[in-house]
Amino acid sequence: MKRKITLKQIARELDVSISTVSKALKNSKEISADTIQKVQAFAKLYNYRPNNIALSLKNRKTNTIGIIIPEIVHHFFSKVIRGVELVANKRGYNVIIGLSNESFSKEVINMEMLANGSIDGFILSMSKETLQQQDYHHFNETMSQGMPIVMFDRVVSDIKCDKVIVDDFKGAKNAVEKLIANKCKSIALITTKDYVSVGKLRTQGYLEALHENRITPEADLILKMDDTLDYEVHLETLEAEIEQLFKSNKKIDGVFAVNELYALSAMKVARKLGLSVPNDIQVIGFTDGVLSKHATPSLTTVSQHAQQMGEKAADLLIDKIETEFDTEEEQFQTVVIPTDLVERESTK
Amino acid sequence: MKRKITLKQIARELDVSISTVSKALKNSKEISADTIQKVQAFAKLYNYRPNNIALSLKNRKTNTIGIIIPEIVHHFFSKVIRGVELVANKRGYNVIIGLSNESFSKEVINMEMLANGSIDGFILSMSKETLQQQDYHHFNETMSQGMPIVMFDRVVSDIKCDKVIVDDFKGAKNAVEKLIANKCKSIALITTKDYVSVGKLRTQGYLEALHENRITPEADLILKMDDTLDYEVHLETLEAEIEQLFKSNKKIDGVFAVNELYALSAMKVARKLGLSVPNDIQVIGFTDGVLSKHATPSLTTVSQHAQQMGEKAADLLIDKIETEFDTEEEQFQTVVIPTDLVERESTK
DNA sequence: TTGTACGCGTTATCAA
DNA sequence: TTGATAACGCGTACAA
Repeated sequence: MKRKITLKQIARELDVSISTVSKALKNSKEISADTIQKVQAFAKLYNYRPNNIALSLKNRKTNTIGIIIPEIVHHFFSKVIRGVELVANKRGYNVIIGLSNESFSKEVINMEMLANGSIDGFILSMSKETLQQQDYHHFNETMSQGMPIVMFDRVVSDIKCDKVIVDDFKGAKNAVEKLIANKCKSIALITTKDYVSVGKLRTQGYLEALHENRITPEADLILKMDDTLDYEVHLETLEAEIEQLFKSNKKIDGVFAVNELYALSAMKVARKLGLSVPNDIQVIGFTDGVLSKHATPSLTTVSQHAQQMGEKAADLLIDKIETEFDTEEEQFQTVVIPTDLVERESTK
Repeated sequence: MKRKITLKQIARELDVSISTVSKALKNSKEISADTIQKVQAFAKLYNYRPNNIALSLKNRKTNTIGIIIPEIVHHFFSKVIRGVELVANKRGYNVIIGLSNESFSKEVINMEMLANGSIDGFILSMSKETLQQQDYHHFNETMSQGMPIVMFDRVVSDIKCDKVIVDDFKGAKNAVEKLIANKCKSIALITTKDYVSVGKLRTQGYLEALHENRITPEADLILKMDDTLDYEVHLETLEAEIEQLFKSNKKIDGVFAVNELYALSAMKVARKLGLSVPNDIQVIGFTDGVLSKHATPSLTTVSQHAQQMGEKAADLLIDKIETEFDTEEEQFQTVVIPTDLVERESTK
């Protein structure tokens, strides 16, 4: 086992100074062709590579970005990561991940851990708990220390930073308009409680679409799930509630769900009740993941372009990291990624 | 914007030396209670935290582990990551990810990038290309530099390191035995080409189960897909081939597929041909992901316990990192995670 | 053309 | 009880 070789060792072996080695490796014209040749040959032989940590310390720059997400076993978030990683690598950065597991305290701990020199900036999506508690001190503290943050998907306007979001409102509105255009007269909404910003916006999009088409929204047709529960429990409750919804509103002929799972559950319950999708009920979900694509019938969804969000977030962050800090007032931008309606078999 | 505060700044402010500050913060009994109190108050006020990079340089230890996987938008791999992250965080480590995107060269580049001081060890699953080319020099070089590696899932015996795998052979055998016990007489296999070790082992498990039950394997019933193709193309080809398989072998009453997608496609084609699952054909897949759970009918699968694999891999790696290096011969272990057959609606 | 000295932030050792 | 110094590995301004 040969330890990684350092400049110092090369210098000692070749009986020159460390700085000579350093310069020779950079083809500095201060150094004689002879020495350069000798040093480079030796370095190549021993496969010399500069130590990243030493460089980071010296340059006060790690070339690493941190990404904090609530959950990784989730098609949307893993696609975002892929996008981040793609751009980051292309631009010479590594990506370090932290999972908050939807917990406020884990989010804080993870951020503090990484903020102490490990990374140059954050890309993050807030945990549900943070959204509920509305405690954003850790974000503000991090930024006040000069560490840039780019938020995506789950954002709040209280925090001043770059953001990448999808147009949840418009995406939802388009989806519901599609159902209306497809002759749905009684459209149910399956959504989350309002503290998750995206759920709220999608709900508003639903309402707006109804409003513009002069359809009076009915409280009976709106199902707001509490998604802080344990997954399994949630799923069971969900199906029971949807069944209840369908049974007590037999006229329902369209469903808009704010995520994939809710949409799938709606289709499952419909099937159980002997209703055909899309003939009796048409269904549209949000978030274009694997489930939608491979469901039976395959699910029409609002695609969020998760990878593109990740790419954009990474570009924004790295731009900010690499931009010279003019003391002038900082400008933050919010990039809105357009959604697409991916039509499949669950709508006509 | 206040930059992160350092020992040096605290020392200057309080008019003491850097080392006094350092010791005071550690409650060293060399320092007077008075000074300790003063320093700690000041440090707390300015929220002092030691710089990780400086510590890494000093200790020649980063407390970070690197994970290299072929793809992150994949339920299995993201679950492994979750497991790794869970254990790593618990034991005081960060996780940095690298995606090979199934490419040999990206795998090499990513590893070199991280091996230069950024991390203390690797957890990785090989890219398909690496498996095909059988070029493992980057793994061996990394290890010869004293950087430990733990491989999971896609491994080869040529490389001497710790490994975490599932018993692909036995998992497959159990699955096929289940089909046989369920009275299937003609069981098809949908698998990948042999260079991916897991595909090969699962195929062997299938053959062994047949053998032990005195069923003669038929080449006609075995479909080997080339999974190096583009995803969309692959999917189309896959379904076409399965359809062909079913049409030319009407007696098929059971299918074992080496992954979720193949199994799902089999069910889809069966439905298209008017065959009922599980009444006409029973289907079992490998890899227990979201698709299996939410498919219609839900899919019986061999569960790999991906998260557990990640946890185990992380424990193995950190153990190795933290163990004092007795010069004695190194011992490597291969941990086999048992599989479970998760029975759902696609079998009787 | 080469070498010395310094600094990045920290800790450990030894001197005062 | 406190402080100076060296070291981790690197790059660079400056001196030789």
